[in-house]
Amino acid sequence: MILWGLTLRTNNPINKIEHHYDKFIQSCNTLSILTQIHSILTTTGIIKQSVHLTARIIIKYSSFLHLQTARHVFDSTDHETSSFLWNTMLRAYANSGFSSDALEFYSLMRRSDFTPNNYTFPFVLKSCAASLLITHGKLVHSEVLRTGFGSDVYVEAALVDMYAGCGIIDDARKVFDKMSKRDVVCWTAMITAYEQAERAETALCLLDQMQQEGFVMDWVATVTIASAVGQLGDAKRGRAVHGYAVRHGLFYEVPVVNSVLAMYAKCGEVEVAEMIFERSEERNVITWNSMLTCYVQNGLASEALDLFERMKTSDVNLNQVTVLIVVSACSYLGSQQQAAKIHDFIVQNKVDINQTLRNAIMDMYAKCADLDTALKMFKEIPVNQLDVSAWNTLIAGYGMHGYGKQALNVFNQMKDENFQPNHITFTSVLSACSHSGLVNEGKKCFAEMEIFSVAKDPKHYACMVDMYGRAGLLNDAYELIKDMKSHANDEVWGALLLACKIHGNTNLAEVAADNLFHLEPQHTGYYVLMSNIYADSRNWQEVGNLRRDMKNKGLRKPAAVSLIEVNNELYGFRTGEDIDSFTRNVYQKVERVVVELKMEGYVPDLSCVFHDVEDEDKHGMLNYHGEKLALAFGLMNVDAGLPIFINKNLRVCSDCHSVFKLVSRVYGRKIVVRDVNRFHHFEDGLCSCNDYW
DNA sequence: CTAGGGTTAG
Repeated sequence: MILWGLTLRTNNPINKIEHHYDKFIQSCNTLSILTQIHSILTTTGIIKQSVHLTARIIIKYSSFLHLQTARHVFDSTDHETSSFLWNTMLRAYANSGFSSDALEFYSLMRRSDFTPNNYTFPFVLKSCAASLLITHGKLVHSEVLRTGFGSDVYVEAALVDMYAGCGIIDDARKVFDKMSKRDVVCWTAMITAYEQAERAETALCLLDQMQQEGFVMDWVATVTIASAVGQLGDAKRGRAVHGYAVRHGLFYEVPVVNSVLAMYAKCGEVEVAEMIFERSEERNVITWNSMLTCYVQNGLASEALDLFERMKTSDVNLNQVTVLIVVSACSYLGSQQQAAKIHDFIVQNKVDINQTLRNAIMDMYAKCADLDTALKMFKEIPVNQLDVSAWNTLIAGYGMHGYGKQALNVFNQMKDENFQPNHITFTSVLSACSHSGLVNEGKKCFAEMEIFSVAKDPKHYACMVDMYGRAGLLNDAYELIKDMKSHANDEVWGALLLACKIHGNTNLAEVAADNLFHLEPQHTGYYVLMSNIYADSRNWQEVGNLRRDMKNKGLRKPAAVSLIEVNNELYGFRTGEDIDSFTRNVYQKVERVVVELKMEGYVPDLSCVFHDVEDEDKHGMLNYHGEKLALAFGLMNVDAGLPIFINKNLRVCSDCHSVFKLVSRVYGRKIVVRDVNRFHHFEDGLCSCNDYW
């Protein structure tokens, strides 16, 4: 082997050999080569003579996550004499994620004669932050002060980071404010702290101050700022950050490209993100993942799945995050065929399935109308891996399919097995109760939150309002909102508005809408809902006013899309789609179905057409609702005996709902419809939601 | 020729 050539020349002075080996170790990228180099260094005795190479070997082993070997190397040296090696070993633990080992090692250092120095503290502090051990961190902080390293920039920056990492941002700020000298790194650390705490505005203010003091953003700072702007979803500021990166020659650092891409994604600028992605010369997994996420966040799930196919044939290595994103894309899409394909991919490629991923997969099956597979997965979870979120996923799964009783059973079982329900558990349980009209049970659960000391957040209130609202208890719903005082947010008012729609209460609806337009002036859905309520009461004037209002604000009603999967192919239908050779048959089928249903007593519910038009036109518009087209297409193409599964991006209208019920009886078909909120299982003329949605 | 801030997902 090439390495032997070097060792033969042992008469070379040690520093020359040291230099050669140093290069070898640094460039070595497999564990087996490292092991070979290591054994050569040992047998030739070179390692004994070079502290520097020993350190290199330790760090390199740790980069392959072989901490035990690294430790073994450390133990076989005369480390007592070298604080450098102590620090190196500590660094090996701290920088490869073995933070508890790092802390243990640090206490060993303290018990030895070793005195910590300015190199030691950053590693220790990093490990404290990583293990969220704030008490430990504070102890180290006092040690820093006692040993006189309190004004070392490196140590101070690490302190800022430690407090921020433990979530105590005020203490981080205290350390930061006391610093006598600051550089870009500690400014960035402090800015990042605010960004991570979702205080993007504060982060940007601090950036201003940093620039006023004459510091220039480097690429790391740019990455953080891009994330902060992404949080705000402010496309204008986004473009400014992008421009800065380009002007300062930072746009070739892959992390900068990635964070700018993710930033545009969060600002809804899909085309810009796509352009950046396509033009980027260097891409890593994160670049791909960011683009996938961009599609998912902007409701383009099938584009995400297409990109995933492209990714498979590229040379990047997919990781667990990739799979997580793709699974969530499939959850949105509701495609059973894609779900099976992705799960298969995960198994084939031996992707590590941890709790998070498993729950995501269970959720995906539930949202693809395959609750059975989700249940099966739950049952197969090894006992030691069963956690609260798995229970939560199961409860939510039952809930969204309208099985409120089963959801409650699971909730009870979970408590029996001594799992502590958390805030997500209660959201799932309450929404399950709400979907099934289990008002009393829901009230009980709501009260139970205090027993488990789970704080009630607006989400829980929204479930309760929804539950009261659907059950027609509009006053109870309204009273509950009043109890919340200023904490009432758009979710709760939105739930009330929906309830007003179901029960035709225009007056209360106006109260809710007033609050909503104030809280979320850009949210299209609330305008549409309110205008539908006016349309229900035939108040065409107000409908017109709202339309105009929306137009002035540049808001457009999102297009209703219904998806149906036939023979492993996904078909989409929009309401009022243009007639072409493909859709003509489908339209004709709808007409025939409607004629047949009318003989069975179907009376079209014209209130579901929200335009002030002649009744004759209304019939046409009603029949051309996307979900009816999809249903007709399903009747024509899905084998009798198989259920028809339709996925809709908005709420189902009541006319379509009654048509679906009738079809399930007259044609003897099982139909499953997923809308934005829940599943409807139609069978024998009935729906699992008990007409309650 | 030891050290500090960084991108996706949850």
